[in-house]
Order: sequence, then C-alpha cells, then structure tokens
Amino acid sequence: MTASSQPESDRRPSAASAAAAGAELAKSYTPREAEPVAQAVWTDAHAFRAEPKGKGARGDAEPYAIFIPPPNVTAALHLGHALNNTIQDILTRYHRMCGMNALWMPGTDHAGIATQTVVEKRLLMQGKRRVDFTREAFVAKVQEWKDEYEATILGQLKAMGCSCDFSRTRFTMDDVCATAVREAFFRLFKDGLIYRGYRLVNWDPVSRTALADDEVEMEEVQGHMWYLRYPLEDGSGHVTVATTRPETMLGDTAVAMNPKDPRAAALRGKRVRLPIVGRLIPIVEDDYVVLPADLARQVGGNPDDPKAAFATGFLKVTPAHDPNDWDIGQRHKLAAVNVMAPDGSISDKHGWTDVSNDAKAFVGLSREKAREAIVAWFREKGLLEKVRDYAHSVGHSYRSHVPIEPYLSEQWYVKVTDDRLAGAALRAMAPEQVVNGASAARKRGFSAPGDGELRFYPERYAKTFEDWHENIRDWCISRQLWWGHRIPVWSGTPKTPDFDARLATLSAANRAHGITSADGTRYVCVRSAGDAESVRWLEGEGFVQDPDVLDTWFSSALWPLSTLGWPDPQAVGLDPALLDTFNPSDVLCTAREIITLWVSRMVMFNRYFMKGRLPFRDVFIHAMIQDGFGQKMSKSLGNGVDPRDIIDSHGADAMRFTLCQMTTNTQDVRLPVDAIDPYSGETFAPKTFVTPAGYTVAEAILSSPKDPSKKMVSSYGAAAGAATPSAEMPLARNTSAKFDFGRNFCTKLWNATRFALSNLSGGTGDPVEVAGLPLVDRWIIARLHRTQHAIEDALENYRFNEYAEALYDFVWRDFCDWYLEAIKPTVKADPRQRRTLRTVLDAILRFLHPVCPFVTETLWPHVIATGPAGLPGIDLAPGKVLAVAAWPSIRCSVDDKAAAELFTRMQDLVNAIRNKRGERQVQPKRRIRLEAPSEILGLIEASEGTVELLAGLEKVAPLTPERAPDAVAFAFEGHEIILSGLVDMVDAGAERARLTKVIAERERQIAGFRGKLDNAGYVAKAPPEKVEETRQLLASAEADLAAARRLLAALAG
RNA sequence: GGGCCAUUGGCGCAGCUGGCUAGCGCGCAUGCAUGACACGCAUGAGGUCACAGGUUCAAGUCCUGUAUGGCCCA
Repeated sequence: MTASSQPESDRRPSAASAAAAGAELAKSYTPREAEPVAQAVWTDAHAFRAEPKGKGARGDAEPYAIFIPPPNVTAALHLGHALNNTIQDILTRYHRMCGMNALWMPGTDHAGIATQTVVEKRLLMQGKRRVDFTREAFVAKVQEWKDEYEATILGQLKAMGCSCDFSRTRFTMDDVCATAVREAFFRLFKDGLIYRGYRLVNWDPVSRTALADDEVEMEEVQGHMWYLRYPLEDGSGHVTVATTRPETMLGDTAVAMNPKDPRAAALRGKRVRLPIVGRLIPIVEDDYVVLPADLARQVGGNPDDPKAAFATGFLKVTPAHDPNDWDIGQRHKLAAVNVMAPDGSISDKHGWTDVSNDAKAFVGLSREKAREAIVAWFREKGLLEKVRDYAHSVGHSYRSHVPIEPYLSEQWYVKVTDDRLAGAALRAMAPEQVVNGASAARKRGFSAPGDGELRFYPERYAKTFEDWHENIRDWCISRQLWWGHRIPVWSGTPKTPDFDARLATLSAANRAHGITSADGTRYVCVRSAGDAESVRWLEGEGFVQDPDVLDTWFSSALWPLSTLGWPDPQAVGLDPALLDTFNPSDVLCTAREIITLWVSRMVMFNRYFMKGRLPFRDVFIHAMIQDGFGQKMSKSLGNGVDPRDIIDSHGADAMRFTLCQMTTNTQDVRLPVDAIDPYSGETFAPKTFVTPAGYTVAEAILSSPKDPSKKMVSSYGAAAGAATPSAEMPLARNTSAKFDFGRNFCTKLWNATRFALSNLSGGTGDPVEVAGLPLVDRWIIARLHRTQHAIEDALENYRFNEYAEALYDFVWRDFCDWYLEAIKPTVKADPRQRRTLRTVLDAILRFLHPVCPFVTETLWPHVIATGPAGLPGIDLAPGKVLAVAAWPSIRCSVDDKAAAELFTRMQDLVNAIRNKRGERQVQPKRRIRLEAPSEILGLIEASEGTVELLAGLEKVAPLTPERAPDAVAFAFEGHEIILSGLVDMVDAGAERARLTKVIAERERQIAGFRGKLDNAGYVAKAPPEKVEETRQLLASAEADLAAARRLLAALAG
C-alpha cells in the first residue's frame, strides 16, 4: 500500500508547501480535494507507525494500543463500522498527540461460514456447487473474494482517515495468524482443554455445519401443535403426545410423563408401539414433562406455564433430535436414534436401523415433506387427535436463516467451563463492576496478573460479561467448512506396532500429542504446520486429517496475540518486543452482541496463554447504527450504507464528526437514509418494501424522481444480489441529511480560519502575559482552558458526544459568534490580539484533529505559516504534521475567572439589546443610542467597545429623567435601560403588551424563588451557596420586576 | 421466562454522583445578500420531562409499580 503512494505524493503539491507559498484558502472546504493531500502528508511522515519498546524515539514513549475488531471479508464496510472505526481513530489520534507510542493494529477476519456462503451463492448463480470443485480449487475461489474485499475494506479505512499502522496489517488466516492458531490449538489439546464430544449440536442443514449457541437466532414462528396417538403395547388404549415436530417421531425412543400425573400409576411399566416404525418404546417418568393446566391445578403443578395450555401430559422423547429429550434420554438411559441425514432429510444411513416397511416410504423426504407425510399418515389411520395453532420460538441459522436442526454428531470442543478459562475471565473483572461477588470463580481470590483489571464502559455491560461466563457451556469449535483453519488433528487406528513408541518420542519433544477415544480411535495433534515429517508418518499409518475447520472465533480470540507474532515473533519475522509493548492493549471498542462472541474468548485465551495477562484493560461498547426504520445496519440484511457514499456527499470529517456527536452512552443511532439520483444528483427518499422476514428496505430497482423511465439499482438491490448495476442502470449512492451537521461545522471551521488568516498577515506578535490582554482575549482563553478540560475528561471516559459537543460550542458559539466578531475592529492593529487569535486557532485545530483529521491537517500549515503561537501558560509545540503534533498544554493560571464572569454579563446585556432590536425589526445597520445608570455604563466601558459593536450602539450616555419620544426601556440586572433611535415612533400598545408579559414572567419566577426561601427546610439543609444563589436570583428578578412596573406606569402616564 | 435500554417541544437527541429559571441540532416564523461563512448572521415561537405512587428542603434526575417500544439471553 505504501509502494503506490510514494511516487504519487511527490507529484502532489503538499498542503505545507501551498501554505508556505502564501496560497490563499479557497472560498470553501472541498473534502474531495483536501483528503488525498492530507493522506499523502501522513503517509510521507510515517505518522501512524508505532514501534516496539526501545526502538527509536517512538519506542521510548509510553505505549497505547488498540486492536481493530477485524471486519469480515464478506462484504464492504457500512456505517456501523464507520462509527466503530471513528471511535478508535479518535482515541488513537488523541493519545498519539499526547505523545504516546500509539498502535492501532488493523486487519481483517476470514469469517468462515459467512464468506464461504457468499462465495457459494455466487457460484450457484453460475449453476455450480462447492462439491463440483476440489477443496483446494474452492478455497482458491474464496481467496479471490477475500483479496478483493480485504482491499476494499482497507481502502475504506484509509478513506475514513483511520490512523492504523497499515504496515502491520494482518489477516486472520495469514501465516502469522495461522501459526498462532496452530500453537493455541496444540497447547489446549495437550492441556486437555480440547476434547471430542458426541452430542447434539445446532446443525444448519443448508450450510451443513454445526453452529455455536450464539450463532443461533431465536425467531417467533406461527406453527402448530399436533396431537398424535400412540397405541399402548397391550392394546388397552393409547396415549396422546403433543408435538411441534411430528417428523421426528421416527426417532422416538420413549414417551415421558410427569410422576405427579394421576394417570402415572396405571401406565407405569407399560410400553407403547411407535406408529409407522413399530418400535416398542417405554413410558418413563420425568419431572420435565409439563402437566396440562387442569391436572396441574389438581396436583400442585404450575397451571400458568404457557405450555400447560397445550400439554397432554405425555411427551414423545427423541433424544437424537431435541436437546431437552437428549437430557431425558441421558437420565433414563434411552437410545438415541438419528433419523436424519446432514441435509435434514429422513435417512436410514445415520444411525437408524429398525426401519419398518411402513417407514421406508418416508426415507429420503426432506424434513418439511416428511412432516406433511407423517401428519397425513396419522390422519389417515385415525391417530391424529387434533391440530392447534401454536406460536413458539425456533432457532434459526444466523447465516442461512433456516431452522436449525438439533443434530447428533461428533465435534471438537473447548472446555471453556474449566476454571482456567471461564473462571479466569470472571476474575478479570474489576471488583466494582462485579454483581455476583460470591461466585465460585471469585472464591479463589485474586492473585494472577490481570485479575480485577477489566473494565466495561458503559458499566452496565459488565453484567452481560459476568452472566455469560457464569452460565457458559463448552464451546463447539469444529465447523464443517472448507474455508478456515483446518483442524490439525489426524485420526485413525495404528497400523504398525511401533506407533506408540514413535508417538511418545514426538510427544516428549513437544511436536505432537495424542489421545484415544472410547472406541479406540487415536487422535493426534501435530504442533507445527511445518512438521511435514510427522504428518508423513501419521498418514503412512493410515491416519487422515480432520476435514473440518475451526470456528472463526477461535482465530479471532487470538487476535491480540497473533497480530503481534505470538508465540514466537522472530520466527514470523516480527520484533520480539512487540508483544510485550502492546499486549495488553488499552481498549477494545465494539458493539454489545460481540461481548459473548469475541470479548469473552479473547479474555480467556489471552489470560490462558499469557500467564493471566489481559488482552485489553477497557472495553468500550458503543451504539449500533440503525437505518431510518430502526433496523440494525448489517451486511447480511443489505441495508448498510457504504461510508464512501457519505464521504462522497459530505466528506470524511463531516461523517466522523456527526457519528462522534451521535455516540451517546444509551441510545442506538437511527439514521434515515436517502438515495442520490445518479442522473440528476438529486437526493430523494427511495421507495421501500417489506421483505418476507419483515424488514423494510429500499426497492432493488428505483426510478429517477425526475424521469421515472430512468432506472437505477439501490444499494439494497446490489447487496442482496437482486440487481446488478450497469451502464444503463447505475448504482444509486446513499446519503443522509444527518451528516449536514458535520459538514456545516467543517465549513464553519474553514471559514473562521480563512477569516483569521486574513487578519494574521501582520504577524503574530510577541507573547504577552494573559493578564495584560483585552477582556475578550482573556475570556476566550479562559473558555479555551475550560474546553480542554471538558474534552479530555470526555475522551478519558469514552463520552464521545461530549467531546464533539464541547468543541462544537467552543468553535461556533464562543470563537466564531463572539470572539471573532468582537475583535474585528481591533485585531489588525493589535499584535497582542493577533497572538491570541493565532494561539486559540492553533489549539482548536489540535483539539479537533482526532475527530476531523482532514480539514484540520489541511488548515494547519496555513495557520503555522503566520508566525509563532503560544502565550505564557499556553504551550503549542511547533511541528510540521498535525497528526503527530503535540496536544496543547494550557495551565490553569490562564483561566481568568473575573474576565469570564464579566464577559458573560456583557453577553447578557448584548443579548438583551439585540432582543429589543429584534422585536422591533430594527435594520442591522441602524445604530441606536443607549442610556443607563453608572453600574451598567461601567460594564459597557469594561467591554472595551464590544457592547457597542455587537449591539449596534452609536452613543452610550448616563440615564437622564427626560424620555425621548422614541425611547424604549427594559430592565437589566435590576436597572432601567433606555434605548432610543430604534424606530421612528414607539407603538405604546405593543410596548405595554411586552412589559406586561415581562412582569408576568418575573412574577412567576419570583413566586418560585420565594417558595424555596420561605421553606425552612431548604434554607436549613440546602448547601449555603445554593441558598445564596437563590437569594441573588430573587433580588435580581425583583429589581427587574420593579423596573418593568415603573416603565409600564411611565408609559401609561 | 430472565436481563438490559429507552419514553424530554413537529423530528432526532443531551441533561454524568438530585439544586433546572429544562438545553442542543434539524425543522418552523421574522428580519438580514453586514468584506469569513446563506452549509451563513440576528431574533423569536414551541416542552405540566410516558403514567401512578413514594423518598427528599428540593425529582427530568433516586425508589416501587404500570404502559409502550427496542435489544440481548434462555
């Protein structure tokens, strides 16, 4: 990536050279032009490079590290990622400017199922299937896809301005990461934490792979409850079982009833003959069985259980096809008869042996067809008692979206329930965030490094993390895929007698480790991918490598280790100091659904492999970006908006600033999305429709609002594969008016800087003690100092909206509206003021740089070209590139509280006068006269001309008893103030109405203040300064009221 | 079923450990092409902070319950 940018940047005029040449700023900010220039400045300066400890100046600085949650190579990034990465970039840039050795580690994730699925879908469009290729050829196809999207994603990150150390970019399946995965597997295997388990998995019959519990989405389904009659063996009648899945009855191995059931005594020890199959199965008694509501009432069960309304009291037990039945089967030692093939069809080849002639008719049917056929069979034989509608939750594959099948199979598991894993994760939690302090894991006490150091922001997510680990189940890590890290285990039965001796030798040398299963099969894990000799030996013994790959999260869980070269950085060409410098990292930024999938596993693995060390100390959980309909933006839904679309319409900084400002700690972010007509450039709201799954999305093909005969493809249409953009039917980019907020702000900053530069042509003057500066300068410096505190506090507590809002207010309201306006008449002639302006502007650019890197980097060379910055107490270390310039240092001594207070009073006065002018629609150019008592004249004088300037006064004079006929009066700080020259003739009626309104408002306020002060409890218990404040407010309101009453009286007379 | 979050002017949201005379942006109304900016400037209208109780001198803020919506886990 650096290779191509080098020659290019030579040809581009740099921002610095443009500024040095005295080039004037363009009339407005053009992100499209500025962004590549700033990008080149950073690349040329190697600004984002982090170094291991001890390597150069950067390596000597205190480290700061963030690992990117590696985006899936499945598809391009959307605005959810833009938010995630903006947050990380703000933190990284901030800490870098604070002088830290900041590493933001970038990379991408191979995303096993997801990526394989998109490639398979693509092949299916060409009429081909995965199995039409060899494994190697298919993986090569996926690799092509990965290469394309990895490049897209990295390009998107750069376009957004992400200051990742791209020289260290990793991919979860590259050699460096693969080495870590292999080593981790070997160690866990050897330590007995990986085992082979035979149990029900969440099977996706379409992807034909097992899924982890958290890859299963529960969906409410409008289904049925079928009531099937099973005849008793002795012909004495039948029992009726209620089921939502009649097709699994072929695998029934018992009927269960509740021991409390009054019918139990009569049925105890009896058997039923399973219809169709003819299998004789026992009736067992188990507490799990829900009693029907009426029986539950009789025998003290729970009649309110929603299932009670549907229950018959008899439950068909199918251990091989239902997790609850599996548990019952375990308790009663029942056989598990698997009647399905991996594709979900009924099969007699996967464990079902007693197939009767009747049953043969069902073999080969899909599970859906089998259900119909079996229900029909029961109906025909008079064994279908009834059918009722029944709504219930059914697990669906988060990838293929079909119902998952609880499926009996053998898989590899990580024993995360072991105290060394889940227990260690629980002990990692910061004590003050722990809810269940008495859990077993914590009873072991805190002794390991990293214990008690993991903190969640916002705090409440600690509970999610805690709950997860307290109820964790072993982690199924095998996936029946071709795309991923292949499981490094070979299995078989030894052919030669010296097998054990050879294995023992390899094991002693830590090159391999073997286990033996109950049926005598040997499983051998070979430690290193480079150990061809061991593999050759094993294959010579007839052993074969496990065809499965590891769950993607297995490699993701190692991300903070693998990217730094663990276990042996030198072996993979990395600096050995990297690992110790940047692990543990400082913070992980991610969305809440990832707490269980990823955060948990990284904590467990990092602690396990690094002697207790955490992968990160803080976890920041941010909002999710939703579309305009409140639906999560996701790659799979196809409602994602490409950040490049927003960069195109608003600029990267506008996007970043807006996202930052929207990042509050509670709410998800709702973002109404519009389309841009590629024909006219017009923005319009696309037509939507509701998908079968109930989501509202844009129609795949949209019509131009100007000319409906012209068509375009929506981003949904493209993402869903429903339409392909072409020359005749171009892709419509997306945009959102939400980002106007950030765009307007960037433009404002640009123009303020432009104006400042035009006033700084006379140089920046010598530094002057703040105390010797004009009031407005002392005020803006005090505000600058307070803003710094506000933003540092916000960033250190991950409160991003506060960071953005504090800067927005300071730049727009304080700096532009008041400071720049106030200094207009004086700055050109006053070098002291120019020094202040130069200093404050520079500090603003530095403060804003983490969130708006492009516009600030573009402006900065122009600003520094005007001369030196800084004042006594304000240090702005010089530099050439803003991205690596120092964060401002502002001492508290420059915060002139008296100046700040005085200026605030002055602002109130100006606002009051402007209000009078506004009420009467006085022309802005028209100058007016003011008369006031000495207290107010003193304030005006102290403002050094600012009041006159901003309130449009031509004359300020002491109050006299005479009233000009055009005089307008108002109360301020309890004093009467007279304005004249606003209008040619005063409308006495309107004036009276205004005063009456003021009087009513003041009376309301006074009643409130009096109420407080008359309350003995308030005066006695509230803090004295609050009471005093109330007294002052009351006095001021009373004075204003009196003044207003006098004015009203005068008007009447 | 368990847990978490939200409910504040037309819309989108702040309001952190209770002190508010409730803020911000968009939108709206009025005036302004003022030598930085119309992606702008100035002024203004608009809210009994979902509901019902409670704690407190004091509740948008804390507690309990209710309603509605969303998310996560089972």
